[in-house]
Amino acid sequence: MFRLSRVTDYGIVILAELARHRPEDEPAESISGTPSLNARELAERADLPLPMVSKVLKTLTRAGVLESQRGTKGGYSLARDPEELTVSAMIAALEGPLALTQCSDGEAACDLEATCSVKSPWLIINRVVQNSLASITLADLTNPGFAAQHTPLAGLAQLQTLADTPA
Amino acid sequence: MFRLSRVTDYGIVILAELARHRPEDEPAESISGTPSLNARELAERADLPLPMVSKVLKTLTRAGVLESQRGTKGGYSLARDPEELTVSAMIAALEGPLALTQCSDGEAACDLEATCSVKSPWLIINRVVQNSLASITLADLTNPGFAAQHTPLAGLAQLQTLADTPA
DNA sequence: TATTTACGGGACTCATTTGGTCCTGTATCC
DNA sequence: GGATACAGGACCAAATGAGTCCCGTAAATA
Repeated sequence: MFRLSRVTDYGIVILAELARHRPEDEPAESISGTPSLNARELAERADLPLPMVSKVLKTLTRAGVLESQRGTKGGYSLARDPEELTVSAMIAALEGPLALTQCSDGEAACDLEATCSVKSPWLIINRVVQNSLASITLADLTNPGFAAQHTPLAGLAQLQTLADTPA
Repeated sequence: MFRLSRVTDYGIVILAELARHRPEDEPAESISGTPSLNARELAERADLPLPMVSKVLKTLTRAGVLESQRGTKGGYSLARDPEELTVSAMIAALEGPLALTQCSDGEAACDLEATCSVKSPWLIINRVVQNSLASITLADLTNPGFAAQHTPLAGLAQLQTLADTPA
């Protein structure tokens, strides 16, 4: 169906690792002071090559998803609570602001725009997908019970919600 | 965000063209006898290069989305009513049975499976997206009124939420 | 039946993207 | 000041994508 780049795939795994490392009962105010893991530790935990992990971590930090600390005791930590980080945001941070099709990314660069009759539908599709992914958070991904809540038909109910949502 | 291949993009345009060409009041029983368009005509209407259109048409035919007729009066026609063809099915026909990530396509080919802790969440995400796209049909894409129910700009705003938020 | 039209199924090329590594610089801690 | 670890690129090989072209076969028509 769709394909996410491998970098994104790694990114999710790494973020899940960071979320798991974060103690459940940690006070919310200590976000900036949360215990961090460095690139090497994360690479080991995720069993991924260090250079690649490092690259992904840099990307996530630049996007504001992670906070970094340099120096001897440096490392990375989540910039906010896992409950507040959506899958949509994670993917956007890792893949950049690409859209489903070229013509739906805001830039009117498509030279077929005049004759293209399916432009706005693509925008709709894009939004539907976007909203689906925005409804799942990092906390959900690391919650073993989450899968049980989702039946194959869950997406439809979600779509109904979307249709009712004013923009 | 995600990216669909260009072939898929073209495919949707072409399918929309075929749906539009189909008379609204055509009796349902005449599916096999619906007026068909050949590759050249479709290329002209969509303003796309003929070889590319031809390639896409072949793919769609092989997938069972289109029916083809050879010979002098040959061409392509929809294999079923636009109301019955979902966006999900169109994309699947054009892109093949790929999934969001390698590990979610059913094949247990991922050698990290043992240590990968986010496998099942990816399956959920995949399913949610899938269901979203399964709820939109080709008929919706060619229905001008459908777009009015959805606002074009919502997706982009959402996409930038994270990036704009200071960490 | 010969000819023309149009689909079927490929192979093939070229440009772009991706996955992955590596190197140099800078901040931090001890 | 030395060790550690992030920041930001450059760089390269492999894979993928977009697009074209060719030859074979089926159908209609004169």
